[in-house]
Amino acid sequence: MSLVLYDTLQRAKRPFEPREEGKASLYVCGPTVQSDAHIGHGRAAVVFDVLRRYLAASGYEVRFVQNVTDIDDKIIMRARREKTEPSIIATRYTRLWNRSMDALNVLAPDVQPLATGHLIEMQQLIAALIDQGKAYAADGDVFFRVRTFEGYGKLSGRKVEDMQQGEDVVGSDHKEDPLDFAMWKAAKPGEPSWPSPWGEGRPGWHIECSAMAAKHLGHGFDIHGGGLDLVFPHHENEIAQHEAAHDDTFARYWVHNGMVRMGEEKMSKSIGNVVSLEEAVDGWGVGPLRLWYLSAQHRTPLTFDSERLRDATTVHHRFTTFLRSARRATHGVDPDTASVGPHLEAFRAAMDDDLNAPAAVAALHEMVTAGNELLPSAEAGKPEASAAVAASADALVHLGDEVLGLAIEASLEDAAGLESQLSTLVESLLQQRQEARAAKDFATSDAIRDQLAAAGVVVEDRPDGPRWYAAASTLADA
RNA sequence: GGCGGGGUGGCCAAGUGGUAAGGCAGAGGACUGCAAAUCCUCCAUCACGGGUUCGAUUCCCGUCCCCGCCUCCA
Repeated sequence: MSLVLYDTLQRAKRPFEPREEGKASLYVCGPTVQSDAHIGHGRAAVVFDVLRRYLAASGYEVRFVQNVTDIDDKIIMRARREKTEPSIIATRYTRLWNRSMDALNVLAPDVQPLATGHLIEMQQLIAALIDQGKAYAADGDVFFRVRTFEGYGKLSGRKVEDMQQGEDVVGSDHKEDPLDFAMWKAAKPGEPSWPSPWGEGRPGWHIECSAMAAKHLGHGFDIHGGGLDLVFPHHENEIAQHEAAHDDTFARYWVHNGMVRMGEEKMSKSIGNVVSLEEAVDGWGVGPLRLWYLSAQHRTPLTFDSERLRDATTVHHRFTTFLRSARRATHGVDPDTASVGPHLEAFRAAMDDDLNAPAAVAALHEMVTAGNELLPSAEAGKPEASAAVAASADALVHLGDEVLGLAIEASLEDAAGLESQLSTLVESLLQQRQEARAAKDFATSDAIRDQLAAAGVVVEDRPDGPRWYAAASTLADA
């Protein structure tokens, strides 16, 4: 069994067969750095981060490229509003983006190309298209001649004949055909511009991805990703530009993630119904947030709902709690890997099936339930149970953290730092509490437990004595 | 209008031509001084109407409803 991906281009699930044995190349459309990221961006980031991690875990050598669109109308507009330079805006939000990705536990791309760093590549591609008669310059703009590209519409499933209304007002007077789109835009006064054979100007949006993907991953790279809302026109145009110029395949698989919705409508900057990513990470924590993202298959819409985020928090807590207990109970125990085989298999089968994350998480749940069942025996020192529990803990970290990026172990480690600081104090309070309990002075013992709880320390009475740990909420405040 | 994706228990969400994973919530039970954590049990006939079939939630047709794209958008 191996990975099958739903390919938007062919409208079907297809076995993943990379261009080059053992290697996987991915290009995912990155942000236009004009404002801070919202949780819709976060979803896309997590979806492709998980794809990337899963490919790596499956043995592929992964090369992951994600661009940054650092020149664009909206950046210019924003700069104007703030009376500053577009590049200042772009730099600010690029940093913010990277910080958010980091906080989201999204692995950094191997290459993060900037549009403004690839003017030459873009101009070469445009020039090639003009040479072939597939593009034309008009008054400093350059347009792609859509009707010259036979495959136009193949990704989004549209027919050129059905697309008459696609005219955008700006620049349409120079177009031969309303369907044509701009690859190069003539400079307007006060806008950033670069020299080109067609005059001072700046690149259109679609051209950067065609040029940068081909440059950093080569022709016919494996997977092109992005949000479903980019299928048309952005990705359609990327394909047109590359394939018209080179007459070969641009990307082998097209993977798109579904939108995050706010109530019954899409979350989007233009609608203004956004929840910022930074806020979400701060408020819910990475693990729960990613668990929420992964609670729906990546192509279906996902509705923002704080109740569902709370569910995800509960789930994350369950995983964390199990890992904590399992680790305590199985220090130095040799894991019995075979015992978790069926769970690993279920997880893999789910992920192989077009990254079925909800089913994969379900496999984790089943593994944790089985582990919890064995926990008492493991705590009693039974070798078989211990080995199985140790294996479950390892698998949870491998699948949950390394593949899904749930930061289960990390939350334990964060807690450990705080716990070591609090240790002396808590231990002494617990000793008092034990004395009170021994004397059946439960009022005192409960008061101590409540105090500790108020300070973020959770106490559990076990047959072998009390245990305590720092609660996740304490960490968020710390 | 065109193209695409959906409607599964209180909520979220997988899935399959042969009577429906997992989670959250809820109920009951075990454990506990009480909790916490954990475990066990219970909790759906899959929008509606036809059709195909021995048998459909799963295939086909129709109806209703929702969403996305068709303009910037992850």
